[in-house]
Amino acid sequence: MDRFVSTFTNKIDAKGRVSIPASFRAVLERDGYAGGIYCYPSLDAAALDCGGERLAKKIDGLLSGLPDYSDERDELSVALYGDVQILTIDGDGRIVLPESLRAHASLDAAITFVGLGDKFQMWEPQRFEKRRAEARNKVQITRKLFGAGNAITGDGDGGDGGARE
Amino acid sequence: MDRFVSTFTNKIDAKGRVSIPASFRAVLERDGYAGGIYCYPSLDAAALDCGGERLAKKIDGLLSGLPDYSDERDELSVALYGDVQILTIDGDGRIVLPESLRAHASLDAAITFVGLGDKFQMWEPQRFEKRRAEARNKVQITRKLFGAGNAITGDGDGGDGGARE
DNA sequence: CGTTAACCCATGTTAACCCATGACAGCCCG
DNA sequence: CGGGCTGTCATGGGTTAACATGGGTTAACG
Repeated sequence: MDRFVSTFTNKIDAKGRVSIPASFRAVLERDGYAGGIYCYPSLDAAALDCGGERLAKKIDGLLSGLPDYSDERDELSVALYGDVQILTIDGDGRIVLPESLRAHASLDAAITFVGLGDKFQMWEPQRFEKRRAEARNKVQITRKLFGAGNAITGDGDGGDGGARE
Repeated sequence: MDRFVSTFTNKIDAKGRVSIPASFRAVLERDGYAGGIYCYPSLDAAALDCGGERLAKKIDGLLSGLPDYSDERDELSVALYGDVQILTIDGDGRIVLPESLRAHASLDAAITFVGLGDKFQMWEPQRFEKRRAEARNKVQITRKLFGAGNAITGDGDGGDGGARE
């Protein structure tokens, strides 16, 4: 396993701690784990984006495309790095979220961890349910645009001609 | 054998475990088995889609075309990765289905495994029977359109069906 | 000196692991 | 040609380890 996959919902305890799903921790370790995870408010959603070294490198990659000292670069740097927090994972695989991050995603009682391959997100469980439904809808539509669904499921096994549903 | 073929129906035991048909397991092993199978709700049916590494790569392939940090990518990621579960196969070739997946396909007492080449599906047995009947119907019609019935099978008794189970 | 955060230990639940049984099919040998 | 034998496979159950969660304790910092 080398990518974040699947969703898990864990509780926030009285001290504000949450367990990171064990399988995510496993991914982080393979990812050059350096004692903590990178976490910042998603730019376009009420959620938090998190990841390990690979994610950090990706952010660097985005910036490296822009000229030094350009306004764009400065702005993007601030947007990307400015709100990044490094959350340390304790011996039991738990983290504590600073107030500012909690607020952005309206996290209080529980958190839904959503694997997205290279990174994962933290959502307030109910919000995520909504988001997931929307995403599914969109994929349905996208699929139709591709035609017949072959493009997405890619199986092309021909099972398609009536095999499904 | 490197494709999932044929259908099998196995029971879910008291602990929620089901045996994966031995022949499917054999395919998974040739497929770069990494300790578990990828499984997610079918987008267009009350069934679950499952596969091994090959299936996972296909999902990656879809996303790799999209730019990082785009809205599209996030949406698609949520739909594709967010719903995926990794089911670990125990030493006896069995898996346990999480409640969320069971619910999507109304699985409770038994599961019908349906080979579709690159992947396979899990169905509630009765639902699948119904779907299969419909599929047969469609094939009949197609055959008539081709006018192939006699030319090909000769005896034409729909040799297709009876053989299994 | 008080507050916060890191660390350590305890617990229940769930899933992984291990072994036993019974059906069944293929095979060998009489 | 038929009967017994053996290996594969689905299934059931017991045992253990992993993990999420809760709470206490100590160390750091203002």
